[in-house]
Amino acid sequence: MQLSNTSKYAIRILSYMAREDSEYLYKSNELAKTLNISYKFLTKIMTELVKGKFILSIRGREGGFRLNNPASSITILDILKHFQAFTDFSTCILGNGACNPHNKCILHDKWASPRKDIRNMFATTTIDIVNSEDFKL
Amino acid sequence: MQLSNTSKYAIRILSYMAREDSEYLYKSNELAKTLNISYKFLTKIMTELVKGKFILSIRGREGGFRLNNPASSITILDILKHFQAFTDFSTCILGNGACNPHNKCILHDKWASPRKDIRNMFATTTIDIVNSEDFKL
DNA sequence: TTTAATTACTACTTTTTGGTAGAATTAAAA
DNA sequence: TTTTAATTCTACCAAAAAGTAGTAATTAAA
Repeated sequence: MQLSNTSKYAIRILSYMAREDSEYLYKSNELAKTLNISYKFLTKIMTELVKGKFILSIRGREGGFRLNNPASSITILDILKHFQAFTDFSTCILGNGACNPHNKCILHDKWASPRKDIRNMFATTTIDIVNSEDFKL
Repeated sequence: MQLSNTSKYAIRILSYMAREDSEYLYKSNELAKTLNISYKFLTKIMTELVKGKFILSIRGREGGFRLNNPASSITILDILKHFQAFTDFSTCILGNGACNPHNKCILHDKWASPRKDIRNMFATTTIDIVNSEDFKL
């Protein structure tokens, strides 16, 4: 009942990158230090974020990364989906084949409402939330 | 954002065992077949369930397993906790150290309410739910 | 007392996730 | 044109989770 490290890091990285204006180029080195993520693992995730079109990269000296879209348009759900961290709606929480109202696992009905709420929360929270209040990195 | 296979199996096994009256002894063989879980993996989980006092075992010929307590007293949360599938309340969803109102991750406030609802759902759902309606195994 | 049916134990293999190492590539600056 | 600071790629290593194999221990029935 928790997110993978990769998803967690991705959320923290992207929301941190929502702080500066869109011109600023974040370096892997800076990100790794301030977010306290191993440099090597971070660069792996950065590459994945580039492939997922969340960020764009400028290679070479003076290069770096910046968001590819306005922070207010990137939801937590977008990120989780990319890292397959939020299973789609046909798969139920007990994961015993697809659930439907006529053939449901014992938690099917109980899980429906919380699931909807979580999804909704993830879908309406964007990474620029960092600019509205004080958060730890 | 999902449960481990082991937790899922444990929930399915225990709720299946809530069907028959308390005298009946379930054999690993029967459980593995009806629940479609590999026999070897199932017996591993059964051993764990015995250690966790969820079930008791009768060894030897004509042996088997039965619930150790009334099905109506065993909650899904009990099971998840035993398999460490529900992290405790001090750890936040981004898992970046302990969160508190003065030092919180960006999802701290957003996650609070859904988390409470899920926990509540797990805490109030007992494995005898299978006896109130038709569910798949 | 032997046999068959059952759980329990120990150890291994496989798969997934998390993480690391090192070299290749790029492009600005010197 | 060389150096330097950055991303990218390929490959590996480690830890945890999932799953398998074989055998020992137990007990009732034959």
